[in-house]
Amino acid sequence: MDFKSIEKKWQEKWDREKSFKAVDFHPTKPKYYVLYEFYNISGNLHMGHLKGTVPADALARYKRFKGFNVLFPIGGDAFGLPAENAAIKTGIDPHEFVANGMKKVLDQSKRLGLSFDWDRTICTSDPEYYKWTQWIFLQLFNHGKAYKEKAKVNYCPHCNTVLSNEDSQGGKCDRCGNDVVQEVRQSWFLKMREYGDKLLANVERIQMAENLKEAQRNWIGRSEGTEISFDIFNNKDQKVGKLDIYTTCVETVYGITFVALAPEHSLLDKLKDNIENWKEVEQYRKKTALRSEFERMSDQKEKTGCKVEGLYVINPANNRKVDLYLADFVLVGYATGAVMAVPSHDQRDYEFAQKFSIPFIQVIEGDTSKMAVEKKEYLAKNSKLISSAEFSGMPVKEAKEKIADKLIKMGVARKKVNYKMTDWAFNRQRYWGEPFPIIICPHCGEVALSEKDLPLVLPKVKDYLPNSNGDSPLSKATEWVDCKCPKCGRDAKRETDTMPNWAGSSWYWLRYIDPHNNDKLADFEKLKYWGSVDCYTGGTEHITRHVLYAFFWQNFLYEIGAVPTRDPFIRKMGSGLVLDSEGKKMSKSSANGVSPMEVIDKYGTDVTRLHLHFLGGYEDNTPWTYDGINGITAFMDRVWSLQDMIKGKEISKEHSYELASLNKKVSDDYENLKLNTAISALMTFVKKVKEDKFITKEELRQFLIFLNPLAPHITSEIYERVFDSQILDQSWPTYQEKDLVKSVVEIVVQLNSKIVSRMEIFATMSNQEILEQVKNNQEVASLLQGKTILKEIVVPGRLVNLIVK
RNA sequence: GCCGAUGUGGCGGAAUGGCAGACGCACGGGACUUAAAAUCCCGAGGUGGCAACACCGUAUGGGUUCGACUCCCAUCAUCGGCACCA
Repeated sequence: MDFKSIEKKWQEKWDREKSFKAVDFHPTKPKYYVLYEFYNISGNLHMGHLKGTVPADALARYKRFKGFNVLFPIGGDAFGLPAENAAIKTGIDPHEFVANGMKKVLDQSKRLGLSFDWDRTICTSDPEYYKWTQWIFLQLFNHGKAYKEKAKVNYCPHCNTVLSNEDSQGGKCDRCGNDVVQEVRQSWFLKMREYGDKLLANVERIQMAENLKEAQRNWIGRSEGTEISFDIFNNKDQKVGKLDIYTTCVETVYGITFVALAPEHSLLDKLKDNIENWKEVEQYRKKTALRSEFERMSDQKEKTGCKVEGLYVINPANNRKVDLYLADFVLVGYATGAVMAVPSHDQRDYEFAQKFSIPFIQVIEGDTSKMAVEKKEYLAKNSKLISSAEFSGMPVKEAKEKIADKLIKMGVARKKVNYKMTDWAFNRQRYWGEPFPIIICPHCGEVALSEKDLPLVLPKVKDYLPNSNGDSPLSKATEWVDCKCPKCGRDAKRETDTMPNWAGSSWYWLRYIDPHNNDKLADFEKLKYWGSVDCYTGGTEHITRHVLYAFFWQNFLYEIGAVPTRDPFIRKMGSGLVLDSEGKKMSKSSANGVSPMEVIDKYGTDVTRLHLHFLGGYEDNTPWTYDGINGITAFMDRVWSLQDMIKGKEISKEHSYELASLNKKVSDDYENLKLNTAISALMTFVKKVKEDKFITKEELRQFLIFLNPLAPHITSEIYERVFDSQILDQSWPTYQEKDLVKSVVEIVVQLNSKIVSRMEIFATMSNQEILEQVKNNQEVASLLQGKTILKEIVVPGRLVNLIVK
C-alpha cells in the first residue's frame, strides 16, 4: 500500500474542496474555536510545530465530528528579525522573504495534513492586516494609553534597538542573546502597568497549568503595601522637601535606621544645593550608571552605597532623625525608588547597615544576631513587636494594620498597590515592523493620523541598517518621513521607529474571525458569534510576553467597545518541547534537529503524527527518537488490513464493550490533547480485533472515525474504499451507557487487604449478592473458617476486601 | 533565596484512593524461510525457587486509610519561572 500517494490524494482533495471552512453564524451548529500560535515566518517548520499543531488539529477534527462549527485558522507572524536579518545579510526584500516564507510554511502545513481554514489565512506584515494593528495603536494613543517619554529603557547594542522588559528577561536580548544595557531614550510606552489587576483577573479565569499561571503572576508582581511620606530637612533643620516611600512591611516602621535612595533618584538634583558631599554623590551616581540594572541585580554579594551629607528625613511614626544614603540595590524603576531600611528585619538592609556601620533597632522578636528576622519568618510565627511605642507586645498581624491605620489617620500614609511589571516599551529601531501612525510636529508634538489615512504603508527601502546616530532605518527614507502636520499644516516628520514584532500577535485571533473586513478590525456580530478562543495551543516560552500582551490588548479593546469579551482565550494549553539527542530544545537552529519533512518523506504523515505524539504527553517535553516508529508503522499496516477481516454488519456482542469504552476514552483524550493514551487505546482495540479474527462493518466504521483525528489520510482512504462515502461527512458515533459496562467482570477477593482469589461476577449484582457469592466460594470459605469478619468492603466491579480476625 | 511542576522497569511512558508497570520500543524464545528481513505466536519489574509460590518494589523517611504511585508532613533530586521588588 502506498501511503505517499494516498496522503497526496487526500491533501489535494481537502484543499480543492475547502473541506475545513468555518461558517460564520452557522444556523444549527455550536461554534468551537481552536487556535494554534501562528507561525513565525523564518524558515521551515520544525518538530516543535508538530508538537503543537497536531493535537490542535486532532481536537478540531474531533469537534467537527461532534457537530461543532469549528474555526481552526492559521497565519504568519512576519514582522521582526528573521526577515530583517535576511534583508541585511542577503539584500532580499523582506516583503519577498515573507511571501516565500509564508508559502513554504503553508505548503508544509498541508503536508502535515492540518485541517486549517485556508481562506482565513493572515499575515501580520500585510498592509490589510497591519492597518488594524495601527488602528489599535491609534485607539491606545487617543485614549491616553500610549505615550512618548524620555526614559530609561533596555537597549540591545548588538541589534541597535530598544527592547521591552519582556524582551530582556535575565538581562539578555531575546533575539541575539547578548547583554542588554539601559539607556535613557525617547521611547513609546503602553500603559500596561495600569492593567495589572485586570491581567491578574485574566490569569485567574483562564484554564491553564498552574506553573504557567504562577509564572505570569510572578511577572506581574503585584504587592500590597503602604506608601509613607517622609519630610526632608537640611542641616539647618529647615524642611526642604518630601520623600514618598513604599513598604510592604509597615510593621517595622519603628525600626528604620536609614533611608536608601536609588542613585538615579530625581530628588538629589532638586536638593543639590543642600547636599554637602555633592562631589562624592555625583561620583557614586556615575559609577552605578556604568553598570546596568541587570548587573546591579545579579551582583548581590557586595553592597555599595554613599551617604548623602547635609540631608536627613524624619520618621513620621516616632519623629526620629534618619540618615539618607544612596544604594544601588534600590531600583529607580520600582515603586518610588526609595526604601525605608530596617536592618534588623531585612537581609539587604542588614548587610548594608553592617558595611556602613549603621545602627540596628530590632522591633520584632527573634534572633537577629546573625541575620535579619525577615517578613516570612515573623509573619509565620505571628511574633510580637518590641520597642514600637504603643504597639509593643502586639502580634505582627494585628500591628501591621494598626500601624498603617495610625499613619493614614495622621495623613502621612496611604494604602498602595505596586507591580513589578512595567509599562510596555513599544518602539524598535527597525525597518521591518509596523510604522507608527504618528507624525512628530515641531509645533504640535505627537499628532495621530486620522483613521482614514490607515494603513500607513511601510515604504520600500534599499538600506535596512539603522542610522549611525542610532535612528531607525526608516529615518533614511526622507521622502516618506517628511510630511505636513495634520493639525497645523506645517512641515513635520513621521515617527521613524516601528512597533515591536509582538504588536501583530497581540490581537491576531480576532482578525481570523473576519480577516477581510476593510471597515473594522472585525465585525462585532461575528466577534460575538465566535467569542473567546476555546482552546489555544502553542509553546510556553511566550507565556509572560505574548499571552500577557494579548490579555492587555483584549481588555483595552473591550473597554473601548471594539470586542465583546475581556478574555481572549478560555483555555491555554502549553505544549512541551521536542528535545534532541542532547536533551536540548529541538528547533530549526538546533544542530541535532530532525526535520519533520524528512520523517514524513520516509514514513508518511500519519505515521509521523502518531509517532511523535505516542512518545509523550502534550505538556511534557518529548525526547525525539526514531526508536519505536516501526511499531507505529506496523500498527498502521494492521489498521489497513482490517479491511480484509470484515465479518458481519452491526456491532458484535464480542466488541460492544470495547468499542464503547474506546469511544469514551478517545473522546476524553482528544478534548484534553492526550494523544499518547488515545493512541494506546486504539492499539488495544486493534489487538483485540486481531485476536478475535474479525471486525464487523459498523465496528470498522466507528474505529476509523475514532482514529481519523490522528491519522486523517489513511482513515479517509479506507473509509472511502469500504463504505463508498466520505468520512468527513460522518458524525461521531454514540454509545449507550450500558455498553460501557461489561456483563461479566473479574473481581479480586482480598482478605485483610491481601489478594487471595479472583472470581467472575455479573456486573448487575448488588453488593449483597457479590458478598454472598464471595463467601460461598469454596476457596474463600475455607480461608474464612474459624475467623470472624469484622468489616466487608465492596468496590463494585473491582474488589471485595474482607477484614477478618 | 522565593514560587511552581515533576520523580514509576533497560528505554518512551500508563494507572476516578482499589490487581502498579497499560500501550509501545529494545530484548529473549518459537513458527514461517535454504537463509535473512518482514510477519505471526509466546515470555519478561527485582530477588529466591525446577515449580506452584514467597518476599521486595512507584526518589527517601514518616503519617492517614481496610487499602496509597495517587492524599498529608518532612527531606532529596531534576526541570521551569522570578529574583537586592522595598
